[in-house]
Amino acid sequence: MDDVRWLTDGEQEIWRAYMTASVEFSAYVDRQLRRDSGMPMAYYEIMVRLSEAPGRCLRMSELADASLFSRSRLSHAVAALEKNGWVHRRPADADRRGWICALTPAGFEALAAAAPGHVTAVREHLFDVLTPEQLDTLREIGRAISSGLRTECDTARAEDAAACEAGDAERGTAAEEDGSDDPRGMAGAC
Amino acid sequence: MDDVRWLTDGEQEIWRAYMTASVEFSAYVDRQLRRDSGMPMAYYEIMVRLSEAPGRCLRMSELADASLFSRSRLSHAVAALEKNGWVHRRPADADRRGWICALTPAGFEALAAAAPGHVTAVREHLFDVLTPEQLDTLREIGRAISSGLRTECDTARAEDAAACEAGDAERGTAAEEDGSDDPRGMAGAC
DNA sequence: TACGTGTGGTTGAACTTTCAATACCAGCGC
DNA sequence: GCGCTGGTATTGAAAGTTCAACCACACGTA
Repeated sequence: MDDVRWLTDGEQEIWRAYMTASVEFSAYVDRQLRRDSGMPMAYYEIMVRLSEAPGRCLRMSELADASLFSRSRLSHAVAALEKNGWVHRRPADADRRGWICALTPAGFEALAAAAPGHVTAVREHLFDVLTPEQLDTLREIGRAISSGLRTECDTARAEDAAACEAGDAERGTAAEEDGSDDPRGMAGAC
Repeated sequence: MDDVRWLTDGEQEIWRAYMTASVEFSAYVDRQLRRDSGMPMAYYEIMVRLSEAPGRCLRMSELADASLFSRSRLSHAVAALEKNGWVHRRPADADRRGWICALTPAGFEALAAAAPGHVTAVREHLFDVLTPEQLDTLREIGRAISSGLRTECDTARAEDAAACEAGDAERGTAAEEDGSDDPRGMAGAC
């Protein structure tokens, strides 16, 4: 019970610095998106993932994994996006349990309109304030934390995740056309 | 309009690594707290701040600043904490606009019970997976981002924040006694 | 073919957060 | 004192998230 390895003062300092920055930064970015584009960051995230996918559409479960959403959260979020006309659901043709979520032209436009402000916010408050070395380290830190979370009890999950790689079927019915100029979806938009 | 400095592929990689880790990590920590202690991380955060304050109490506005909550969010959260009996509000005696929020003995106990699991989660998934050099850099990264966010339009705020340092009045009516053993509140508990 | 199990996805209720509006009080100028 | 301006805190409604069922279908097995 009392063999807890409490944080030292130095660790405490690191922890607070990290948490504070992380909370402040994401609050800033989220407010920027809500204010300037009327969408929370979570929706932006979903639409970016869709925009990068072949045909600008993904199965719900793939979209959930890509955007780190729980299935339930994604269902609700997609329902809201659909109400906005930014996204559209249709049944998957190979597996009758599944649904394909596709970005609509209006959704792509909304995303394209939101991206410049968002990217600018990220650049100014993340990339411009850190040195190249710090940025390198940040990438490594991110990787280390993420991979650390995929161990332990989750080991089981990690194991059968290895056997995974299918799922690229269906999706053929490509999203509605859209005379857009960006050949790679909205990649680069964060 | 098109002078947006889009992210390069390398920057994209850094951004994704950071965001992924940040989201996964905080989701993990939050779920750990909810599952094992029945409180969201936000509540834990509030109670830690209170536990560290002299007399284990703070004015609502000070608490909001300390925990990075908006005032409205804090009002709602404290209302919930109060319903749980973990916290208690009384009017500030010097300034009749203000309210003092105090940690109750039950609140302190709940915090003390939650801390070991939380600290362990943080240690195992943050401190144990990073090298000392990475941790040093993480602290600097945090500081750089936070201070970068306190410039620009917020410059005004930063200015009058300098003139601030009062606010240590009232608070005398110290929180209910509590035969606890930890002399420094719950500092070290993250 | 029928059954049991597991996956994909949705739903409703409870909870949390945001946003805008409100009430209340302090401090200042007159 | 009186009105003004600004700070402190709360409120209610709307939006978003979590949690625990739940339904429908796929797949393996008998």
